[in-house]
Amino acid sequence: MTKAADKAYKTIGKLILNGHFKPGDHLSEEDLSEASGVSRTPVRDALRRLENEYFVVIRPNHGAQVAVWNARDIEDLFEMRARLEGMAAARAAERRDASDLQKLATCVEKIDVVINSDERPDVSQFLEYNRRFHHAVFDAARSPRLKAINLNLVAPAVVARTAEFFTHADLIRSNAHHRELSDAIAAGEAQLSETIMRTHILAAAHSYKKFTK
Amino acid sequence: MTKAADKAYKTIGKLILNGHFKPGDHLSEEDLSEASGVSRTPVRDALRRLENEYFVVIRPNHGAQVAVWNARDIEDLFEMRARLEGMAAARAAERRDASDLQKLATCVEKIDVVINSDERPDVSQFLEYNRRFHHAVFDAARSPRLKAINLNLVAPAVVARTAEFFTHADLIRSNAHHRELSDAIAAGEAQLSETIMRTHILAAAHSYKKFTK
DNA sequence: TGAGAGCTTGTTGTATACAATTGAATGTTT
DNA sequence: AAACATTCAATTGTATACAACAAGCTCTCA
Repeated sequence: MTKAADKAYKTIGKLILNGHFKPGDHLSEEDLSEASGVSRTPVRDALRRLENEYFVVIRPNHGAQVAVWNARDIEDLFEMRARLEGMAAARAAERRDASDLQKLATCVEKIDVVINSDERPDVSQFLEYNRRFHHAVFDAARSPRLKAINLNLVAPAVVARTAEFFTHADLIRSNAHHRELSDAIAAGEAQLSETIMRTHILAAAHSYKKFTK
Repeated sequence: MTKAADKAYKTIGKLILNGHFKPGDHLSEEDLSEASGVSRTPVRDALRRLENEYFVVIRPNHGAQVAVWNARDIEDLFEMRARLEGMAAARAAERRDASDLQKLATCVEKIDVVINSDERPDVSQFLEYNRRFHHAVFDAARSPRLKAINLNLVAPAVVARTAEFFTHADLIRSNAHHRELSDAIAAGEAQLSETIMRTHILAAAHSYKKFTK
């Protein structure tokens, strides 16, 4: 996806994330075109991509609207992630090489620095290295399909914001999971790696639920 | 997706399935436009959709090419299906209503008729009722996200053709799984339902591997 | 008054023309 | 001859104009 379509994609994503468009809102192609400064063609491209990431829902001849998430949808989403990322962790333990292990270890270290640097750590930095860690697991799993499908699950707003609700203790626990997982993958322990990843995802789900209800 | 885009989608899908385009082949938008009798705009729409279903791969500024599947990709695909459809079966056991159970039972009966009608049963009919059965499980699971993601996994050619390699014994066993699963879902047994579904998918994977190597 | 046909308006879907990009072929320079 | 720059053709990406469609409104007629 190139310039214009990418621009539209980012603009629309921001407008949804910052609350300008709320769940259920109708998204007019012309409005989005004006807002992002490109024509309707790349806007339509961006909307299709957002549909795949479950940000929006498209009905033929009725356009797009911001996806509505209920508690059950979110719970299912975390469970799907737990299963697929668990599988990725198991595969990673079987297929990883030295360079993969290096990347995992680096992310763990970086997150440690971010967490310990301050009482209120920089969440955006945590999110960035957290993202890299999970990407590294998928890369080590050597399964393009698995990776592609999971990136779509991780993208949605609700999940992307999870870490903002993390307490300091949650952040520390989260990186403890990362370290455990990194070690298990290095040791080639597929089953263990899968279980740790499952714990990691479901713990995040727990934090999320605690905060939103 | 409406008229023209749908036409392009079906045309391209057929050209890939019947072998006119082989894995790795480049798909020119103009050629596809001519072949399907619509303009490039809906062709591009169709290609994006096919990308989500892992039929084709799109590189920015380089267009689309037919996806290449190696043995590992296919194995991973079956494992992903086993996990997600297993989850769907568990959810279905918890959330189904009488109408869901009715649909499941009907599919099982219909497949029985197809299998027992002849020594060489009509595979297309088997596939159709098999498809309906699996859809019914997803409907009973009440999770739009889970359903959407799995339909994309089931769509790819490699999987769609699995049943063509089934022996008569495989077909009988397959529907025995369906009946077991239908009963387990009716009984509200989530764990059991999940395990049966997992067995069902991995048995299909086994038949596929046996035939292709 | 109420139901329904037909217009009106706004939106999405499609076609086509044009711009931008890529990769290879060609030519130039050392 | 090899390496690099440049041009050129082919293809994709974007803009825009037009067609098709859906929903709401008005007007007509029972």
